Amino acid sequence: MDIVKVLRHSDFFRDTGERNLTALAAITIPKKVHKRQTLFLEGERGHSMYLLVYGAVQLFKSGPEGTRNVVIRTLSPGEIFAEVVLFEQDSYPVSAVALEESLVLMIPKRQVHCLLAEERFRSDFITMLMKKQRLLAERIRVLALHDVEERFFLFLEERFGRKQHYSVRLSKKDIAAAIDTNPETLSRLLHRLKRDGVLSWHEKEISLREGFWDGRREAGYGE
Amino acid sequence: MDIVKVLRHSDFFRDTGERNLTALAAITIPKKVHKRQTLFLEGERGHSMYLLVYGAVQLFKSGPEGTRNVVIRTLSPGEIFAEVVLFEQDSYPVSAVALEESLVLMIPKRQVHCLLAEERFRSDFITMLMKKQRLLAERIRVLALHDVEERFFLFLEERFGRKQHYSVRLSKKDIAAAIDTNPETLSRLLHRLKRDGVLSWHEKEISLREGFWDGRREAGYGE
DNA sequence: ATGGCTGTTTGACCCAGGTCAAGAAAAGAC
DNA sequence: GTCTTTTCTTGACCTGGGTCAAACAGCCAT
Repeated sequence: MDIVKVLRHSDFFRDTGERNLTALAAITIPKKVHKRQTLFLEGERGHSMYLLVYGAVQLFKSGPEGTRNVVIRTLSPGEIFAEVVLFEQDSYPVSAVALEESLVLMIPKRQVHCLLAEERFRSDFITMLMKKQRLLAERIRVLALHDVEERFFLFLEERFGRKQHYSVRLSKKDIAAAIDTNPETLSRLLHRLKRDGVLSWHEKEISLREGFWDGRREAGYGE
Repeated sequence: MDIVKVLRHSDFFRDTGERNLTALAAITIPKKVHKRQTLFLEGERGHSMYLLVYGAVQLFKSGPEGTRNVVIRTLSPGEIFAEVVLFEQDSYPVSAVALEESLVLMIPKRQVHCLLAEERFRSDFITMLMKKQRLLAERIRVLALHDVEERFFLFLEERFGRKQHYSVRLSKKDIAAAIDTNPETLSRLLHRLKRDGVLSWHEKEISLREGFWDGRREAGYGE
């Protein structure tokens, strides 16, 4: 596997110079994780940030008595996460679990600090942080203002774009979690949508009614 | 008013060198805002970040059709906000309104970029961004997992600390918004707490029942 | 003071969605 | 294959808290 290539294809390292990319690739630790495997838990100490290469990873926080979990974000390939341990705190503020067989690159703290000496990289890094901040604020709005149905479609849109046919490999349970509801509610929602001819879901294939997205407000996830 | 002094007392510029502080103070624009005055609206273009010197400012996002608002954060003196316009995007991702007569410093983009050339400052800046990210993630959890009553006490704790007597200058309406509920619900909650002898609220003074905080889990707002 | 505006309280009502429980179906395990 | 475990579905039920409306209370401005 060509790590340099992988890095160059990520949103974040897209503009990083060849030299740095090579250096980075050398120090980076690829890690394959199987479905349901935990990458790290909230509160755990860490010294690497991660890049998701393929698969899906969910970041969540747990309730006080370990009750319910709140999903903070469901990551798509190419995204950086756990960068918080690079500065400020050395323990993860959220937990991370793989939803499918996934590949992540662990990028040790020290190496990133070196890269940060460079103006270009630094600027991109800060930009990335701010983008995440925007995303989180946006998520707060979505959770507070939109009902489960809207959140479901926003999820589809954000993750796969506006299409008519989707091939989803996530379990319904995980999708329910991703939109911060429970499997029962999602199941009932899907039942209703199916009955109304809005959507059909067979195996891993979702189809939406023709022209479903037309006239629907774009999700304003910044950018 | 001695701006250098003000800056040095903020969390953020605490460790900034004297020289930079002086330079900064020179370029900074103090702005007094009255109660209910809007600082900026979501989507508006901007080229300054802000430092809240005294007073209270609430950051919020609005619903699609301008319906309800979600409060993202209620700021306390010493906090930086709107730093997002420095990079990445030139329009504010949230709206900001003063809840009381407040003083803010507007710090122009260019000036901050100069400071960022310095290792020390940069590091603090990134740390600040990450802290905010943590705070937002934490807020998502609180909103998703805690009911209005808990959110009310978390609000008190986060903003004023664990005390027995509080002197609150915010209106109940604004507090309701701060914990993302409506005035009616807060009013009913307060009624109940009063009936149960947990709390009393006269004029702007809140008193909690003796030993109220004992045995209560600390709010884990990082740090 | 008086009139208008904003904030507060209370009542009545309602409903999205959470919880519990119990099958049915699918996916792994051996 | 068969057994076990997880996921998914459906039903019945319940409640926190949002919404609407109406009466009040403060507060400022003229």
